[in-house]
Amino acid sequence: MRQSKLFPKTIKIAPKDATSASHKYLVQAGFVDMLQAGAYTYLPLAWRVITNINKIVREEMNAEGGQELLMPALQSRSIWDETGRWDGSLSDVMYQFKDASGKDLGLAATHEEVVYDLMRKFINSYKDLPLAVYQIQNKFRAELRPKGGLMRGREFMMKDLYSFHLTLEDLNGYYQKMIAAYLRVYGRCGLDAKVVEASGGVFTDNFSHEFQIVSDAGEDRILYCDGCDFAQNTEISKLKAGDKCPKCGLPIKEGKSIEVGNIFNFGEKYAKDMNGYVNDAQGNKQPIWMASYGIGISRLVATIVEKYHDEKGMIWPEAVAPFKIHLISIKKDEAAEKIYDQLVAAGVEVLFDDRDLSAGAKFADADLIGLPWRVVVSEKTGDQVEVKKRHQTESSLIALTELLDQLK
RNA sequence: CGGGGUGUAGCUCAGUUGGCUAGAGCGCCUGCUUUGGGAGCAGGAAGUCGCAGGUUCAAGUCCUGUCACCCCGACCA
Repeated sequence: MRQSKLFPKTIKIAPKDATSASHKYLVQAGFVDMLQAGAYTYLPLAWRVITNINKIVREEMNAEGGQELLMPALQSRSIWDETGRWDGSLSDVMYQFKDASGKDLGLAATHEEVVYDLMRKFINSYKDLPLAVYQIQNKFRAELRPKGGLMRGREFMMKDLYSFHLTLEDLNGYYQKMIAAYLRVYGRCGLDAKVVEASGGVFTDNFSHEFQIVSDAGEDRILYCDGCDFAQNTEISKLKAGDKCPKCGLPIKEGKSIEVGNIFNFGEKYAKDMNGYVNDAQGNKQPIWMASYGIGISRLVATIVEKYHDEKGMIWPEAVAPFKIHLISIKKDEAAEKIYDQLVAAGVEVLFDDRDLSAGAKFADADLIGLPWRVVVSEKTGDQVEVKKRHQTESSLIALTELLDQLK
């Protein structure tokens, strides 16, 4: 990709309303644009990040047998009346309105009702279980006050997986597998997630598990232990900072954190509310058990920036970076064009700053956008290229072939 | 929804007790010179002052209403 063609340009002056690093840099570097409070366009650079994250998510969900599909975001009231959530717990969260004929419609805040409707239609035998389906789609929630750019929006991207089981034991086994899969997703995105016990919120009376990234930019508070994997949301915890960890005895810590995922065991609730039953091998009627598992994809983008940035801009982990290399030519010259062609031919994702700007302006943009590798070509570099990783301060002169080896 | 704040050029903002043709920096366009950390000079384009009423000889400025955005709170898969 030639930066002279990249839409849009970076902005020199940081947006005045941005208070968090992720909001500021994502707007300034041209990754996102706010249409209205809580609703953002993902511009080409952000979309490339999201595509990379989604690839990781799909690989890990598929590895646990998840099958991807896509359900409607526009839903009629009737499906929600079966569980009572239209007038009940979701009435304040869901966008609800009438169409021209007066019919009640809502925009999906979640998809349990719709996915369970699918299951009762198509699952007729215990032999069809277990089953897991997922989608990556925008969710709509009537947040009273969106904030932090992508951190809390009214329309945001979510991966939601739903699993269906013949028994609670089977559900619990899958639930544990999905916790492991989630930790792999976050790990591949460069994040160290904690599995946190939390309340079920408006979605279930049971406890749920949240995936939290410790960060001062977070809105949640959790208690956690550095000695083991114990962690609880302060909403439900009876402990406080400094108390002994109930698992290993070390003093526990308290900190702000960003919730990047949440999983729920709904048990038999939906079987009862929406009449979802199958016959088992003995011919006895059994409920279809359900659990759901969500990852906030767009919030994950913001979280990665919160974790990986400095005073000059973002520092993208390689697995999710919009491009791998930022190639910079100090002056327009043939040498840089050739190297660009060679990198493209080698299959490397490269953003080539071919613009007619000063070196300083290009370096500043490279630091802001934060691609993992910066490669400079100039009169000084001769037959070689100057390579610097974004988080490093020292650069080195190496041959292009050596760079290609390092990238493997 | 309560409290606080802000709406003036693409962005960040200035604009006095109401006054004449509404400004700056950055960005953008043209030309020349530049090119290793956000270059210089010259010229240029760009605004229903958020919107709607009102007061006034005269409104960016005063009044009323309204909309949007931000911050704190409440809320929050």
